Amino acid sequence: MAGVRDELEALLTEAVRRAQEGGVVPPVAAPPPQLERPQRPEHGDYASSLALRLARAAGRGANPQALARAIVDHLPAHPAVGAVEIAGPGFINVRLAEPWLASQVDAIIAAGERFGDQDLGRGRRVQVEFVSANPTGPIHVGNGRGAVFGSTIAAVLRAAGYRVETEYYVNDGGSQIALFTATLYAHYQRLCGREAEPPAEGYAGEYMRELAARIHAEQGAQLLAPPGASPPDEIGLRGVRTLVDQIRSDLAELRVRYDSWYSERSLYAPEGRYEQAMRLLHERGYVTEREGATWLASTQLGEDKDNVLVRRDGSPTYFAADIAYHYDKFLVRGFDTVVDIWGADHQGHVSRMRAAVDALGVDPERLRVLIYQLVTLKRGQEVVRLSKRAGDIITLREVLDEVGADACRFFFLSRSMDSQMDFDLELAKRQSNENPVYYVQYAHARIAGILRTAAERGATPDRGDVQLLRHPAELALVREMLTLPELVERVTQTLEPHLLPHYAMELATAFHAFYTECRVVSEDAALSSARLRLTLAARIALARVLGLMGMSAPERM
RNA sequence: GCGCCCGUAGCUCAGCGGAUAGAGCAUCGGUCUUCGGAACCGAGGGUCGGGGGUUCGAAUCCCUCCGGGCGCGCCA
Repeated sequence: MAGVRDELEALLTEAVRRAQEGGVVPPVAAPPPQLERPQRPEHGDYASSLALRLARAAGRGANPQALARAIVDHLPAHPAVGAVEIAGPGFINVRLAEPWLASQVDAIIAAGERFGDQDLGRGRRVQVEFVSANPTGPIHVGNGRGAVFGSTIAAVLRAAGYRVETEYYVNDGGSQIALFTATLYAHYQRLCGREAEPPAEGYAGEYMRELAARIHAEQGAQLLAPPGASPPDEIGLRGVRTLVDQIRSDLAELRVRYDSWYSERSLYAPEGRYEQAMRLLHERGYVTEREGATWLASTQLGEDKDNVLVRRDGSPTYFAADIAYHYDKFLVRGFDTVVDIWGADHQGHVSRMRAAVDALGVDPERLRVLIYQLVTLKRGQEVVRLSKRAGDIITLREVLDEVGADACRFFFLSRSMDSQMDFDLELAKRQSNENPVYYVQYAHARIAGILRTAAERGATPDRGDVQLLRHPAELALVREMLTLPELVERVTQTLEPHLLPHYAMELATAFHAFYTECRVVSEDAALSSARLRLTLAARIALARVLGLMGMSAPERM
């Protein structure tokens, strides 16, 4: 099912064309119809300021109201269109036809689980990479926010007809891993009875001691290197492997799963992506040598400064690795679009990464980097500090154990990425009407309850005539359901998943209002069947939004 | 100092250049002998941080100031 709005916009565009052919509208380039949903019901279901914008394009003397009249007069007929009015300075207000609205209930039931699907992607391939936190410790609430955004965006893009792959980039190389290995090895040596001091700037958490103990329990002292020798890679590898497993299971708890996990180390294989990417940059003339280091000449691409690719000591920077990684995404695996989701602390990395992609000869428009602002954890009024010091870390796992995946996802989703958010543990776990999470899920459970009751009483949605649905609350519910395809389209374009929880609330409200106004199962068998069909459709729509958000749709609560 | 983000109701937040700026919670007042009351209806509550500008029209775009967050590494 395509969205109604798209169809109406096409009608308006056609109307302008016809009116221009007829000479009643000046032959200027017509602005897009841009139908919006008016705040006030008397302005109809959809409104367009097309005539106002057209008047501006047509220049002085053009009368918006007259243009609106001309457009409306040339509007092709369509079963969805009820009344069309011209209002105010020249708005065109469209009211949907009630028989058509009612008929959409059957269309939604026919679409079933696929209701809301669009064909915007036309099979194009998109990669969504998110979280990708260093495997040097457990992931925290901030990472959880990225995980929820990423997995939800992936779900929406899938619904929009893209071939989506989700990926976690495992930073298992580089200087942070060296530091991690050194810290872990120090603990390990102590367990083996050797004196050792963890690096002063090393990883301080208690989990490091536990990791060392685990490795010691499994391997005894056999990983010990000669005194004074550098920490063995094996120690770091084992630590990383364990932490990646933990990260994987913590994220699974949040209902986040990945299609693939990509190792940074693998970039450095002989003749691997790193070498290939660097060679390409050389060939394209974007590499310079200076002060003993190798630089990407990003100033040639409009950046404020150049960036180091290879340090004076010969080791590649994180930036260089990331370039090789994106070389693989675009030039080897051939994704049409890549979405990277990073925390606000990576803001500075955005523009140089875009420049690097440009340097690789890839249109930077194909890289969409989303930055989300950081999370403040609260317990009621009290701010829970997220210091990196040991003991102060609140892990994602702890939050999940406390509030559950559904509430966690809903809370993270309801704020836009651009706003710093407070995550109130107390509010999130409160199972009451103060909590919007349950408001939405309750609507679904309530529907399931009604359908159970109906079955017990022998009422059935089969052969119900949806044209009996005439009550304002019934039609309001249908209107609300019909905006789901539009929502999928909008989130696909804007990549702003916070629109989903807001829509879910409105849909639930429309259902609760219908339930209060209209008795579903009654003595009137025909009406009961029709309303059961509406109820069934509402369940489909609610389950779909909940599904897109990665939330459960409970039969009972 | 420079860059990015934010500032909207008591609180947490929506608001796609358009019509009288919305929701949830909180507060106050109502609804229900029947399908799930974790519900429904209503009320109060706003200098959209301040000031300029563009526009027929600005919470939205531009400039500037104030306040807050995050960056500005041969860290990741």
